[in-house]
Amino acid sequence: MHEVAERAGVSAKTVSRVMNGERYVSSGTSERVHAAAAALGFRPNVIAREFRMGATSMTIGLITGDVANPFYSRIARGAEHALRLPGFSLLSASNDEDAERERMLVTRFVERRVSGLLIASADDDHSLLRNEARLGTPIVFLDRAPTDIEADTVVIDNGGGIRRAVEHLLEGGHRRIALVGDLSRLSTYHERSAAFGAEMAAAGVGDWERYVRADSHDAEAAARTVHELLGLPQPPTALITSNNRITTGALRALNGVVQRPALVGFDDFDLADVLGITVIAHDPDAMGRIGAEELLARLHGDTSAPRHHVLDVDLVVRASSLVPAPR
Amino acid sequence: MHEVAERAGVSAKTVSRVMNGERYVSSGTSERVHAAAAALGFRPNVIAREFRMGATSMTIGLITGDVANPFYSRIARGAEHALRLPGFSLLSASNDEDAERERMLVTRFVERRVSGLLIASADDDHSLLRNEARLGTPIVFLDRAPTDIEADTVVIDNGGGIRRAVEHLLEGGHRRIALVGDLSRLSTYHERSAAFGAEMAAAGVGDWERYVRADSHDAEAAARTVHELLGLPQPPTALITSNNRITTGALRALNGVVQRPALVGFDDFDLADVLGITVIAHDPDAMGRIGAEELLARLHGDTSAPRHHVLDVDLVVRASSLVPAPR
DNA sequence: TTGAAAGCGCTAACAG
DNA sequence: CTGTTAGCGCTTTCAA
Repeated sequence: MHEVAERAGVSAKTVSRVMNGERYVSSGTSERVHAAAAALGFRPNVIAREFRMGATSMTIGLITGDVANPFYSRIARGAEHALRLPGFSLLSASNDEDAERERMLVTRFVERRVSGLLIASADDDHSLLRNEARLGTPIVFLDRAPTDIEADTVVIDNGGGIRRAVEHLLEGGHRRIALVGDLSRLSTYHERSAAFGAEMAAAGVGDWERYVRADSHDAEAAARTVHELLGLPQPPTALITSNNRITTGALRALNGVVQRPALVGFDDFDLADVLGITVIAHDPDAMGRIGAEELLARLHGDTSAPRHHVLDVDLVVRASSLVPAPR
Repeated sequence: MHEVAERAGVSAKTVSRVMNGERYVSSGTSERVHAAAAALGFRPNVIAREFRMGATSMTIGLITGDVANPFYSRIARGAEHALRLPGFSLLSASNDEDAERERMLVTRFVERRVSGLLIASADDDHSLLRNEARLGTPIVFLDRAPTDIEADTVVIDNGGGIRRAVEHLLEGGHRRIALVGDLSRLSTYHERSAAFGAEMAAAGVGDWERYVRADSHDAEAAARTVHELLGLPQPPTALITSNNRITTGALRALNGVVQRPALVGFDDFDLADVLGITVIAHDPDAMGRIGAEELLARLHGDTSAPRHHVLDVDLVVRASSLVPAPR
């Protein structure tokens, strides 16, 4: 900047004014500065600027389970789009569903002075985040609502989705319905299995718990679980898979099976229409977008009580769930 | 930091030493500083540190077409994993295949002093990037090799993939083979259509060009293109779709069609096995990883000539391409 | 093993 | 409309 100032014959402050498009700069000066900057290949140093300006950088940290999981990558896209116009850049990282790693990432982002944090947390101890929130970093929890901290959240209507799916399968005459769940320590699992149990019990199915499985962390594990279920003396006649990877695993396990159980999957996915899979659909882009908007509101000084957004789900009925219950 | 120094009764420099784990600090001093830092909730200010240290930040910029496209999100994952241990954070953004937007993102990242840039460029004028490279920012081009700049590249063996697919289909007796291509201004399209034409001509198919289509930028457009091809008086008996979104669109278009053409898709995808789709498979994670490693090598001072990595492809034959050619 | 002083590039505050 | 001064939090250099 100093070199630019010298070449244009002005002060550093004037260069600063020109680069930031401030008013009260004569057009002649502005032109000379721009010419000098171009000639010298000058790039304003954002690090210096943010350092001088104070606490935060124009970045938002996004922490999810795995950037390559379509659920999370669509969240990232939604957030990116919402942050585009306001000029924020997105620092994104995967916690691999590991609490330790997540804390490392949170620390790293906070030390980097992100303006805010979007997080699909894999940790159930949020004392670190509580502290950062208290120190002023706005935090929005995505997908999983924490129980140990009052904060903004954006989650899916898990209960509603599962209820819709169970009702649909019950109407089809199914009673032996299995739930292939994700990690049992997550709030999403609790909400879903609770709704599942309530709905089944209300329908008079007492022994629903024997078809509930948890902790299929990836497609392979889910495939094994589905195999195990189908091998039962009284196998389930219907399956509810609780996320896109589990649905993928189930579809692999069911490939070639003659007596296929009915299937409803949580999360819509790219070729569900072609495969004819009934899904509990929702909008992950909206989760990222709303989370980002919430963050922006907080950055604009909104200090009202935490808001809890619940995204609607939609049961998209296709062939896979229209398999009639045997007998 | 000053407050920590005061509370611990030491100088700012000593706090700095402790926070960075430098040697020559007595254990007593170290403990007092740590205690003071913890009590005050002190977070080292990475912005100030990077500002003082000089030119760059511990971040790498990743620019792709769309974070939510599985091809790109797997690149992101590969890059993230490679950058994990060295301690870099990933700033990621989508250019939406728009050159203008891409330049804006490049400028933003450079001004933020990223240590390096990974880019799947949608621009064919790289004068901006050439300039940044000259000024010292290492840049690695992913997926698309630029023609107007000498730089490190990591691309897929596009020609080899297409050749393998065409050979396979020719062996199945197909002569009327269509290529449903992506954006015609991209190098990937040129490499693929060139290989396609060469292979077809070598097999004595003279009029191969009448089944070549380009610029299906999304699944919907691809579906329309496939419909158009199937409506031809002499429709193709086989299709090669040139990326995952195009394959998705083709599968939608083919859904319910009785006389289905053989199909080979570029890019493997999640349920290709269940759907029985033959694909030209490759490893997008490796692209991100190798690109990141290349960047790290440059940051470690490697100034040797640009390297051009070409990732192997693998033709995974499934049912979709085993449709015999009619007649 | 520790401290003092200086300065990275930028902008706020004030002066002209 | 433009310039001067000072200082953000940190680390480098030098001295103790």
